[in-house]
Amino acid sequence: MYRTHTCGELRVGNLHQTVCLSGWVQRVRRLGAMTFVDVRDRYGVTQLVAGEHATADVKQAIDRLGREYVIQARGTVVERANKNHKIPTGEIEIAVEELRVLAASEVPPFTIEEQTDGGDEIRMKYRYLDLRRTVVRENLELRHRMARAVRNYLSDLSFIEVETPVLIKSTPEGARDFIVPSRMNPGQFYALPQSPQTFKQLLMVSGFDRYFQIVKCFRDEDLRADRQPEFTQIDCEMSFVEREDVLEVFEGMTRHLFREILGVDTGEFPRLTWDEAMSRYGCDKPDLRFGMEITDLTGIARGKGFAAFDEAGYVGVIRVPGCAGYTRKQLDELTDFVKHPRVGARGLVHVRYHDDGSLKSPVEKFYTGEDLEAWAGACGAVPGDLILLLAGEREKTLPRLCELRLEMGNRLGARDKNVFRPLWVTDFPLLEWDEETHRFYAMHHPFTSPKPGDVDKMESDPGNARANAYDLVINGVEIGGGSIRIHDAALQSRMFDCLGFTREEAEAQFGFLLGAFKYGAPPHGGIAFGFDRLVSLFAGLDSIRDVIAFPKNNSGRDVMIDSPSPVSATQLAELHIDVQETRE
RNA sequence: GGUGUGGUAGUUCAGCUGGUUAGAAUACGUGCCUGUCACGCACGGGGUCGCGGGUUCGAGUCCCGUCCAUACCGCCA
Repeated sequence: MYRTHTCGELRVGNLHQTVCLSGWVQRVRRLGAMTFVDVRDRYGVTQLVAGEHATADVKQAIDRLGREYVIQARGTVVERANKNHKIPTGEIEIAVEELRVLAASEVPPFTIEEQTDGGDEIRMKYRYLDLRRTVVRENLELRHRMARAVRNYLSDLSFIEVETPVLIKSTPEGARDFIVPSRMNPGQFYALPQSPQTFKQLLMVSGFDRYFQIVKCFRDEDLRADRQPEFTQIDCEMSFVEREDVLEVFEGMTRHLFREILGVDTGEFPRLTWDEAMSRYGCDKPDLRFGMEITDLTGIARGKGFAAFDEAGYVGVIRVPGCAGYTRKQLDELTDFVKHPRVGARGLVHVRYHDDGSLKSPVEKFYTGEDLEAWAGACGAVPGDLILLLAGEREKTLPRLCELRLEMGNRLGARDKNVFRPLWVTDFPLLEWDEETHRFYAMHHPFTSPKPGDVDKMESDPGNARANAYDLVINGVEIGGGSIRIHDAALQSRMFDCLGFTREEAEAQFGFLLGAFKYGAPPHGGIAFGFDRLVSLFAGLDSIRDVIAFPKNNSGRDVMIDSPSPVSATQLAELHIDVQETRE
């Protein structure tokens, strides 16, 4: 007796067939002389029935069943007396003639149903049970379909997938590395890659033209709902290209995914420079599902005796449509929101643009009606709108306006998970000044090429040099990022100079790349997508944990296998590692 | 490293300004039930109120510490 059908495929067309199903007991309903068993596998649920005509063996076996027993049932497909239109197999059932218990099960710690009664913690501890649930399984199925669509799409465009090493070399730039001790090289360590960046560039030097890889990357930093210590990138690189070529190919790939997987046509992706994104949305990953753009009122709001504005370097405003009727309580909530440490504003000024055309604001003793009208005009407000102003240092106020804008977007229900608004953000700054270490860091990474016209700014005006770099942002989430790379050894050396590397340090850490560039490096560039984020975005989920089979918790632990964990003294000795006693 | 929220039955939670024997739902067990599909009905078992200390006549409840979980900030080229 072996499985003839899955638990999801039998229909009235199969009536009178003798079939054999295998799966897990979802639920047993005993009605005295009659028993129904829902049996579940990956493909669905089918009802078994054993009535008074069942054999003694079947009755005995069915008596033993409990939730999550693994069973195999042979029987005849019959039409149900009462049909269940909620499930695809609901018009038929199997009259059981033979029933075998393949494995018993203890009572599971939570119910394995679409709406489970288990919280996150217990579901992660028993993730292998959680994965039996339809919703979780469907997330992994979506992930698989997306990975396959990516492989097909890129393969059809002559990209080849090449595996790069996982045991590589630690570099001080960027995120913290996970390090792996080398037994054969006492006192020395491998690092796990934060990305295959340098390897894919070497593949370009080798002539591999168009490369991609769906690849695990590792960063030893604190976790978030959208950050895991090990995560997956769609890593891509192309030779003989300029920015437009890269954007065209990967806009094509992204649009293909939306079409293929979700049946959505996103249209051509708009583009914003980093400067535009910052001044219009206050951040480099704007959510374009709604408007409410930021307007700079610095010029017209200062100089009227209102100290909070007069002393500010910048006054910015967002226009919230239709919210002039906000109550005192709602406005107080918004003030509390912007004053909360995570936003950090000193206060919030509002202007209500009433339907009768009047403008009311708590600061009206400092400003004339014409002043307020000028504000309203500048941000395009119409009667019925609420105008919200924040003031302060420009670099700090813009991100606060961004937070406020997102908060208002949430309040107005303007961030619909079924709406997708991708865009490219381009022309990022090349370098970022770090106050603590008093040096520049590469905003993207040290292999990013400056914009063609900005090469000499690397030395003359490094803070204002722009990079030939781009991000793909969808619904306020950074989904991908890349750049045209430096392919010239001399320019790469200049970049290391800018970053404060000595020749020796640059040689020790990246000598292999500088060396490769001496032997004919083609111009090249690429991009990497956060695959987990992309899948969770497609699934309408906020956490990438939901699209990873076995994720880590907030503290970087796998609570199911209980890792990380101590290792034996023997293992440590072999690795030449002496572990300090940690305090309990 | 920091801030917020939470930790009570197998599970999800309620438990007010401190006051008798800590509740509900669900799950589980037993019995009844021939058309259920969130089956129904009856009965039953089930608790170190995260841990440690303190205040008090008395602490699930208040205070301090600590651990764990979670969201965010820092961090994440």
